[in-house]
Amino acid sequence: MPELPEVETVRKGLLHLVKGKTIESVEVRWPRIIESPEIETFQRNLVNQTIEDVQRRGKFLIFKFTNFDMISHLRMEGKYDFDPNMQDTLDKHTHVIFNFTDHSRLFYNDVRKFGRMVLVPKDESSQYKGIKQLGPEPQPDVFYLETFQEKLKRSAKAIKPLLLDQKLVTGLGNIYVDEALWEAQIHPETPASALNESETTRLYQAIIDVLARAVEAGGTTIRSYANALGEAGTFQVSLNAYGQTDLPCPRCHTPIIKIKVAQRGTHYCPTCQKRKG
DNA sequence: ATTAATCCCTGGAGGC
DNA sequence: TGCCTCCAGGGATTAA
Repeated sequence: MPELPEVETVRKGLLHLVKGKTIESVEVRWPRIIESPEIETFQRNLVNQTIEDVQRRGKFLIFKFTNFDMISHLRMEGKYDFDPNMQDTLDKHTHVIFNFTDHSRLFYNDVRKFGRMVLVPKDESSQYKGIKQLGPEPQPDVFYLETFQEKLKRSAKAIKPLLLDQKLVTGLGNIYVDEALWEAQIHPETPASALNESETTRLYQAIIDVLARAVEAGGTTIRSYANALGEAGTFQVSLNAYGQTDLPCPRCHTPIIKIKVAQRGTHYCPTCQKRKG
């Protein structure tokens, strides 16, 4: 499940492979992947467009074309595969194919079909609703402790779902939110407003640190897929809570337990992460 | 306004 | 072996 570190890893891989490539044609095999504009417009607008850059905002990839921005969200299982010279074969999960003028291709594969793409005029990706509503990137130069604490103070919502909705800070998904809460020693169901200053400070630092370390490791690989960009990450060996059910907490050796919080599987240490509020 | 539930999707795992 | 149910979950949408 790509979260910020995995999307960043995909971005770097894609940039290296497709920068400078020009689109000859686009095939769409599962129309719902294209959120807007209409499929025919999406395809027609991309012809003769050159990829100048591949950027990222939160978990969204942004392909910078000559005259358009293409926003792509991988959701759960979306991935890009690059085929340098017409060697690879499509499978039933290949939903969009970008054919380049040099006869290389980029496949968008997505088992669950949750991923979405949007094409907007050049430099207007920041106006796209899904991106416009995002909170800051999890870096200290744009994500401020005081603002974070003020917002937490004003919400009665449980801390985990609050961190998942991308408005306070963007980039956390189910894996890294469990990791950040473990690191900060906070119970995932704690009402945000019940956290004291010491806890919110630890949480702020944990969010920044966990995501930075995961980016450094190239993300987390839960399942491996051959030839899939961004699937070579090694952060899975550093997980302390996520997916560690019944294994000893690395800090206190109490078995990690798993519960449901806001419909999400949630892993935490019942000793280190005491419930409060 | 905020917060919770529902939906989109498929494959893999486990029960019987 | 085969059929069934459950589970994985990001974010848009709908409901309360």
